[in-house]
Amino acid sequence: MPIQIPRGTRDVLPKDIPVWRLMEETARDVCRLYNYSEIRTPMFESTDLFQRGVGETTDIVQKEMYTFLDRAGRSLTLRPEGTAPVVRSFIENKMHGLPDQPVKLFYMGPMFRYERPQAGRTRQFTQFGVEAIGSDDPNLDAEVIALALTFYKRIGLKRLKLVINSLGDPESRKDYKKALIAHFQPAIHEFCEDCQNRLERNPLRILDCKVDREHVLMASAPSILDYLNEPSRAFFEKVKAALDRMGIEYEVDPTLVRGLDYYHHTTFEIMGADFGAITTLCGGGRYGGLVEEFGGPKVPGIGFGLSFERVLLAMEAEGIAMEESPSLDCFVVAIGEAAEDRAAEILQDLRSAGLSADKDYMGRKPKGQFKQADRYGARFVAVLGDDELARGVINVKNMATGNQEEVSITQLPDYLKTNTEV
RNA sequence: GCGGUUGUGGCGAAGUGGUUAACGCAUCGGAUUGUGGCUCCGACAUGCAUGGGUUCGAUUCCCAUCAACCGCCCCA
Repeated sequence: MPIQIPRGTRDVLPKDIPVWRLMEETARDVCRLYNYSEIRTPMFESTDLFQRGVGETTDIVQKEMYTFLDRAGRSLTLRPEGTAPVVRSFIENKMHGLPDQPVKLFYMGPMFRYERPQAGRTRQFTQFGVEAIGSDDPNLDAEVIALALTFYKRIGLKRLKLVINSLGDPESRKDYKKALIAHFQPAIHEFCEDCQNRLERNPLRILDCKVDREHVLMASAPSILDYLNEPSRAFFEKVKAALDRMGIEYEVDPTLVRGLDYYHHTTFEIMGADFGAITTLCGGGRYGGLVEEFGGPKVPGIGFGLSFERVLLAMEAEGIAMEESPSLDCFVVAIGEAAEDRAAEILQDLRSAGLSADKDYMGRKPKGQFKQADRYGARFVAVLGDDELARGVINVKNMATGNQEEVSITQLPDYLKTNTEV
């Protein structure tokens, strides 16, 4: 059995690189517009960081982490998400002391979760995310959401839906949890097994259940929005007002509960066009005690994470393709051994002059070399045989027009440069 | 972690318990001593995911493993 790529991972092959570059460049560019700076944190961190940061009861920590011991017996984990590492770095580098507040950061890179691969879900995936730490201004929530949407729009996606909700502050959330338990408790045996387990652990998740969607208690369940205390309610109103002012459409979904423990107040999700069971393109929200949890000052943050793999799926679903024209300035066709050697020399000269150039290395016949040149999208083919060699010239063919012209070998770079400029 | 489908050349895709494993695309060569995108001809799997088992004989039947795809859970 030959060695295979690990389960749930993918190679990004040369033909796919252009789209990846597009996504990376678009992300960087949008972040520049919104004044977010790039940060790069390690691919692995102390296991503790995620256990405490993401939350012990979350699925990520309970069953999805790539955890291993290093040679000194330290427990390390391949990062499953970007927020905790960024917060760790924020504290460790004392960014709360920087003059520029809030600290606006973005990151891009691989994340790892041990899951069963599926459409839109792999074990290694690539996230682009943003974290704005140090401010509880609701306009910042709107800015972060706008940034994500701008990214997608620039990529060309049109069928997007923004869903927002508020989980309120810890006090509101606690009250709501109590109310939910009281609501479902009497009839919990009528619900699916999962929901029975969720009752105590995370009753908010019951609202999300697809199995029991039709149960009468679902429709009559209390809404988080009715349990927000005054400050929480006011904050949510301000976020919505900010989105309204920006002309951003959204839907309020009181059942939008995100999977990570650190969220409070604003949570949001951006969904894309249908491309299978998974339609969430981006998830994010505001977090409270996270910085404090790791020994930092009591400052809030807001951010999101989105996956490039899902952008790719959404692009496909919307029929967005990248037209790509790989082109080579010049392909040198050499006929005969002496010409082969000379051709290699000519390539060096062309490349030194800033022209992309290549030749055949497979011993192809002239016809085969032309076919290769055509596949490469060569704009010019320069033919060198014994005859040309003897006279110090080379036959240059314009592949688009079919015109041919004899040029002295020494003048080839100049000739091509003037003719490839357009 | 659970369920369903699948696994034949670089790609797509037929096929059969019995020995030359269709075909299409791509590639290479030839028709056209040194000229691409069209056409015609030819070449190209000691091998049918891997490992076992049944059998006189298996790519074809059975089991296991691995992987892919789809879905559940959950998420990006």
